Amino acid sequence: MTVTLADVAARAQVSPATVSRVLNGNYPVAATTRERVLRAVDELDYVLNGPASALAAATSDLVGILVNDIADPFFGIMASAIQSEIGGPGGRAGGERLAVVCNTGGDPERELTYLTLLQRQRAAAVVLTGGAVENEPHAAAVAAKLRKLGEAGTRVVLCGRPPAPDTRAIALTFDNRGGGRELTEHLIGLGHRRLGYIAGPEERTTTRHRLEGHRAALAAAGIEEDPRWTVHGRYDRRAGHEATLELLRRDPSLTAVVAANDSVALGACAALRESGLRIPEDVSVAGFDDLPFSIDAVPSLTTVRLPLAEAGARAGRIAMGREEPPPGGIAVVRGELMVRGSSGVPRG
Amino acid sequence: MTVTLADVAARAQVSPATVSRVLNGNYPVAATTRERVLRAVDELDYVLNGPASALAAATSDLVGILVNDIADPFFGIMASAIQSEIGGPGGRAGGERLAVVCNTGGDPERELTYLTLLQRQRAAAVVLTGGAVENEPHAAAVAAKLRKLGEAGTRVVLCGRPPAPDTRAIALTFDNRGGGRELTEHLIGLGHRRLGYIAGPEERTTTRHRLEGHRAALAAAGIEEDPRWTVHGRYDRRAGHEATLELLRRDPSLTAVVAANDSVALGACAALRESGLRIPEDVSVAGFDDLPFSIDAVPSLTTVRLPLAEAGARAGRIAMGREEPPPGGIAVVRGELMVRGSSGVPRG
DNA sequence: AGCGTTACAGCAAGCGCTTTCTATCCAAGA
DNA sequence: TCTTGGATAGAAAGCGCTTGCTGTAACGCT
Repeated sequence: MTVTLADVAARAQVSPATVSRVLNGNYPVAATTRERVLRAVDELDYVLNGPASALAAATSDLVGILVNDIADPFFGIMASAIQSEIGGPGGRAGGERLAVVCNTGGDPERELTYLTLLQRQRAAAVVLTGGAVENEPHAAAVAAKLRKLGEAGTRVVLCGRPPAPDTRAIALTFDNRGGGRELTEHLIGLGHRRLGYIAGPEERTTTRHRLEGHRAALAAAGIEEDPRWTVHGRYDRRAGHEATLELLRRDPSLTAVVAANDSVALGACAALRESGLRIPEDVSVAGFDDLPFSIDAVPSLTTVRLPLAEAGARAGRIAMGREEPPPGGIAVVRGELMVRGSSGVPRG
Repeated sequence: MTVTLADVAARAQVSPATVSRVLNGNYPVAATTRERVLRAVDELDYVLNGPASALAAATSDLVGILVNDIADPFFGIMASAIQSEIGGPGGRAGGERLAVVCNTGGDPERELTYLTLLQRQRAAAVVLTGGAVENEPHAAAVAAKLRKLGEAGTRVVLCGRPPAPDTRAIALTFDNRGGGRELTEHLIGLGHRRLGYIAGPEERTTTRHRLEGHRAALAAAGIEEDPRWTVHGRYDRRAGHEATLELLRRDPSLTAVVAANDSVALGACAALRESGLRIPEDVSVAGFDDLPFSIDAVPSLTTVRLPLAEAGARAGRIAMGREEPPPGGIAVVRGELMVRGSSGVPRG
């Protein structure tokens, strides 16, 4: 039925071992023999049995990429960059590897399950992107899993995620706190004193860090924060829309709205506009990430650019062992403040 | 070193066969025995060896999802929907399956290579999303691959892609032609007579179909198309930006610009605005797909909504054999015209 | 000419699991 | 009481490939 290595060997009049070596190319095989084998492979339309090789060689060419939400360009961009370096087909890396993008949907359970599945497949490497969930038992479970993976020889890289202590995981962390702080400082510098903040889901490192940066800026400027000024929501436009309406209801005198990310900011803009408020004349808006569409917003969005593609590419290279991990296994990737049209001097 | 089935068996004082049966749960095992095995699994922290089971059982639980560009929400949304139905962790489907998202980057080579890789892994199913490349040799190669996959028992589903004749592939095709036509008819109905069209990359079915729909509408209205009115480019905002500038240069009298998709339309809006033109007073703009950000554009984008998530979910269910394929193996998914602020009556 | 080398090619032993077939035990029917 | 059969558990034969080790020519050296 299905063509096996043995069939190819028979056809090429060589031993299965030789066929295997031709296909894997890490053992000297005479040119003429190789040719004969290759011809047989072609004629029989032979395709290697992945599981069988993985089993025999005790290694696989799967690389897992965990993302919170694959429909969100934030992750899409990172995944794309990682994948291009994994050297899947087209990448310059020799061995063809299958990059597996796993969508956790931000659910801790699924994250863990995917990790187990990857472990089961004996993945060559795993890259976890995006913020982690801040929930002690879960964090411990993930750390344990990562440790296991590391011990089993799977390279683990965290991209845009805080370091995981006691694991061999390499971490490329985004400086969310610093970015958040810089952003709010910019707004304060423009004269804003009453700033609403639309945070992401609670229990997320990303959410917390950005918010902490924001608060640090307020504190540094001697602005006392009103608890009504912070609203939590998901990382999408809809949440931004609703949260903004809520913010406006709580305190109509706000002159700026800082959003957890660009999508949220977009929703905020829509809500403000619907409320008859002009941006930035009446209310300034700021986002985070600088996704491609942010520059096309009207007015274009003031935000913090995160080098998603660069970080992803680097994570990918490290995962493939093609780049030295940063000293200490941890590198902080900084964001860059992008001042654009959505932020301005507050009215009156 | 690594814990194997045999280790668990030894610890639970049963045979490996029994452990396997407990883990796969398709054979009667006494409750007490099962419990004992499960405890051993837990104590030893045992994780099944995926490749080994796949080899022994001659099946795998991998499901491949091919996308053109994972950083593009168009694909992200579909992939997300497909994945949720694949029943990866969290899905209600029993067996835990690993959904593999493969990023072809729109490159025919890579598409083929990924298909081979998936074939090599003996994937349980494969879903190909997005338009196909219109290049005879390549199309034939893909069709051959799909046929092979089908014969090997892999379920193949095309989502948002034209049918592949002579294969067992189930196709959920988007009615790009109809949508394109409806969109342009809307514009013509508003009074537009000189419409620029920013098409996607050449040699793509999606590109051609949308363009054909556009032209059909023009023809039906008796409008003779000026060849200068069409420009090709990639499916991103940058291409839209550049193409619009080019269009304006070629014919400043255009009153509408129809874009290949929403991202392109966003770029077009930016270019128009930079050129001092108001939307829709001076020039109307229309997109395609209705991605989430389209409604937040200013003005919000007139576009054709494609039920990406629904189609993806359906494709996923069909791939898992949880839903009957459409009669004839082909279903056409229609888009819905969304008239919004970016289209209006032409000036003068 | 004799012998150590080098360069290939083949043998065969697994890799860790699934599954068919067989053995065993015990309750129930004759 | 003996038989029959249902319910479990085990033995063992692979699944298709990789790889360490073992040949075996052909080559070059002294």
